[in-house]
Amino acid sequence: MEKNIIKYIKEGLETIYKAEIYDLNISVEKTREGIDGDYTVVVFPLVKYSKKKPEDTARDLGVFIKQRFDDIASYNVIKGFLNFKMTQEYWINRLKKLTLNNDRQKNGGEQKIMIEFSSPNTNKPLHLGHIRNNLLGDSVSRILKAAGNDVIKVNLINDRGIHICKSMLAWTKWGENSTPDSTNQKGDKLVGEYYVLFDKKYKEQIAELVNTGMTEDEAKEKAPLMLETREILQKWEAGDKDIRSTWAMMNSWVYDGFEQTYNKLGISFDKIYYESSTYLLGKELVSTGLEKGIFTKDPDNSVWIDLTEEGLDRKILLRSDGTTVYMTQDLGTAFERFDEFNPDKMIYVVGNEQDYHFNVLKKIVGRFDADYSSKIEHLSYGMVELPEGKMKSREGTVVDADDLIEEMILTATKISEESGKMDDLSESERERIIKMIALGALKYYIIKVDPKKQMTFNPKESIDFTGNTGPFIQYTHARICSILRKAEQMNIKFIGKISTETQLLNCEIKILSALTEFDEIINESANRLDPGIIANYIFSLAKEFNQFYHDHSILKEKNAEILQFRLQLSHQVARTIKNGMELLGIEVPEKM
RNA sequence: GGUCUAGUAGCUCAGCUGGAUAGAGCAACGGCCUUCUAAGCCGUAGGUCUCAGGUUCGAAUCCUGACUAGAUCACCA
Repeated sequence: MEKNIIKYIKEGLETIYKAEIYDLNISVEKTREGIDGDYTVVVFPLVKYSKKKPEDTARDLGVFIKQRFDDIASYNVIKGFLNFKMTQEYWINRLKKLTLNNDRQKNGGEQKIMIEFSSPNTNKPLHLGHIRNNLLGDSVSRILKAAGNDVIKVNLINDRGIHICKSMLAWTKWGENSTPDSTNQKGDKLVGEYYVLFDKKYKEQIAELVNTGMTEDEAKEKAPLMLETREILQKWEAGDKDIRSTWAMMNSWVYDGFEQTYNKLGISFDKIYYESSTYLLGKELVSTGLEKGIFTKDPDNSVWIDLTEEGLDRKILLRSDGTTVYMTQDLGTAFERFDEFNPDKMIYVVGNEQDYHFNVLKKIVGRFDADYSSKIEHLSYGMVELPEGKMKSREGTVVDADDLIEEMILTATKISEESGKMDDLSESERERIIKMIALGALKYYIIKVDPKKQMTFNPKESIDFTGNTGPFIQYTHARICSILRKAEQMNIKFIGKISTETQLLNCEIKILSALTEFDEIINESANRLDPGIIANYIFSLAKEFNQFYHDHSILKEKNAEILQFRLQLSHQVARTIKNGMELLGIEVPEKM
C-alpha cells in the first residue's frame, strides 16, 4: 500500500513539477484519529521539489494520484497533510487476501542467526531476572524466525569457575551427603543453599581475621575457605577424580531443577554449551594470541590485552596461576560457535550490567577476526527491580522463578473460580487453561516493556488480569472463538464471498487496517529485537476489536454479506492474536 | 572521576529513523449485564514530555550542556 502511494508521489513530482528526485523522503502514515482518511502523506519535505506552498503541493499531488490510483476513494488536504481515503472495495480485497494468504510472506533477508540466552549459573536457582532473560531470548528467537531467519537457540551453562567450587566445598563440608531426593528439594535449590551457606561462613571467617588486625582485602584472600576453594579450582582444572565426580553429581541435580523450570516456562534450546567444555579452547586462543602479539604476559605469568587505545582498559585473560577467567571462556565459546555453525549473526541476550564485558569481547574477537567481530551483537536488557528497589539475596527479596509461577497459578485459579466461567469444563481442561492464563499474565507483563529499559516488577500489578495484560488479550481471543463456534452451530459457513458493495463501518476498517500491518510489525520487531512492539500491537488490536464487539452484534446481523464480513474479520483477528501471542511465547485459550 | 543507559499523568508503560490536538493500562470518580463470554465497554479527572539552550516551516523525538537515577570501569561471573 505504502509503496504504491510512494511510487505515485514520486511520479507526480516528476510529472507535475518536472522535478529531479535526489532524496526521496516520503513518509506515509496511518491517518490520525479524528481526521477523515486512511493514509496520510506529509508533504512538507516535498516542497523543495514543487517549489510551491505545502497546501498547493498537496492538492496537485492529490489530483494526480486520485486520477491514477483506483483504490483511492477520495482525498483531502489539511495544511501540509494529504489524506487519502481508500475504497470499500480496497478494504474488502485486503480481507480476502488475509483469508487466502495463510502463510505470511517472508522478509527475504534470511540469515542464520545464533542466539544465546538464559546462561544460568549452576549456583543460583532461576529468579525474576532470569525470567526476563529467558522470555526475551525465547520471544526474540520466535520473532526472528517468523521474519524468515534460520534461528539456532543456544544456552551456555556456567558450570565451572571459582564460584562453583564454593558450593561444592560447602556441600562437602556441611552437606552430610544430602541429595535432592533425601531432602525432597529441587536440585538447583539445594545447591543454591550451599552457595549461600558458603558465603555466610566465609564472611564469618573474614570478620574473625579482621578482628585479629588484618585488613579486609587481606582477610578475603587469606580466609581458609577461600584458600580451600582455590585449591579445589586448581584440582578441578587438573582433572582431579574426586572433585570432578562431586562436581558432576551436583551439576546433574541443578540441571534437573533448571529443566523443570524451563518446562514450566515453555522454553527450549537447540543446543546447550557447557563452559567446562569450552574454556580450554579459550586457553588455546590465549596461546595463539600471545604468539601473534595480540596479548602480553606480565612477569607474574598473567596474560593481558591492552585496549587503552580503543578507550577501554587492560583486561586480564589468564590468571597468574594459569586458570581462566570469564572472558577466556567466552572467547573460546564464541570461536567454537563460529567454526561449527558459521552464523551470520550471533546475538547474546545478557543483562546491561555486562555491556562492558561484551564491548571488550567484541574488540578481542576483532583482533583475531574482524568478520566474526562484526557479527556479534549484545541484546542488552535492563535490570528488573521491585517497587522497593533492587532484589537483594541478602535481604531475601529475590523473587524465585518457581515461586512466582506457582503464585500466578494460584491467583488465576482463584479468579476463574470466582467468575465461574469454566465450571462446566473438565478438571484437566480447566487446569490447562488456568496455566495458560497465569503464564500469559506473567509473560506479557514482562515482555511488553522495551528490553533496554530497566523495569519495575510490581507483584500486585503483575497478577492483574484486566487492562493491558495477557489475560485481556486471551479473553478477547476466547470470545471470538466462542462466536465462531456458535456460527458453526448455526450452520453459517464463513468462507462465503463478500460483495465489494458491502458498506463497511469505520471501526471495521480500522480493525482491518490494523490486521494488514501485522507482517510489517513482525519485521520491525525483528529488526529492533524488541518483542514489546508486538505486545503493544496485539493489545491495541484486541482493544479495537472489543469496542467493535461491544457496539455491534455479529451473529445477529440480518444482512448476510455483512454477517459474512464480520465473521471473517473476527476470524482474522483471532488468528492474528494467536499468531502474535505465539511470538511472545504465550498460548491463547479458546474458552476462558 | 571516565564510559554507557534512562528520565513522558499519582503508579507502570507506549510514542523517539522530526509532523496535525502527547497516548494506553492501573489507581480515583460516574455510567452499561432479561442482548454473540462484564477478565468487557463508555465517560470524568489527571501533563511545563526533568531543566536550559540550539538546529528546523515544525522538537517528547535530533544536537549541546546541566540535574537526577541505574549500570560498569576486579587475578568475580
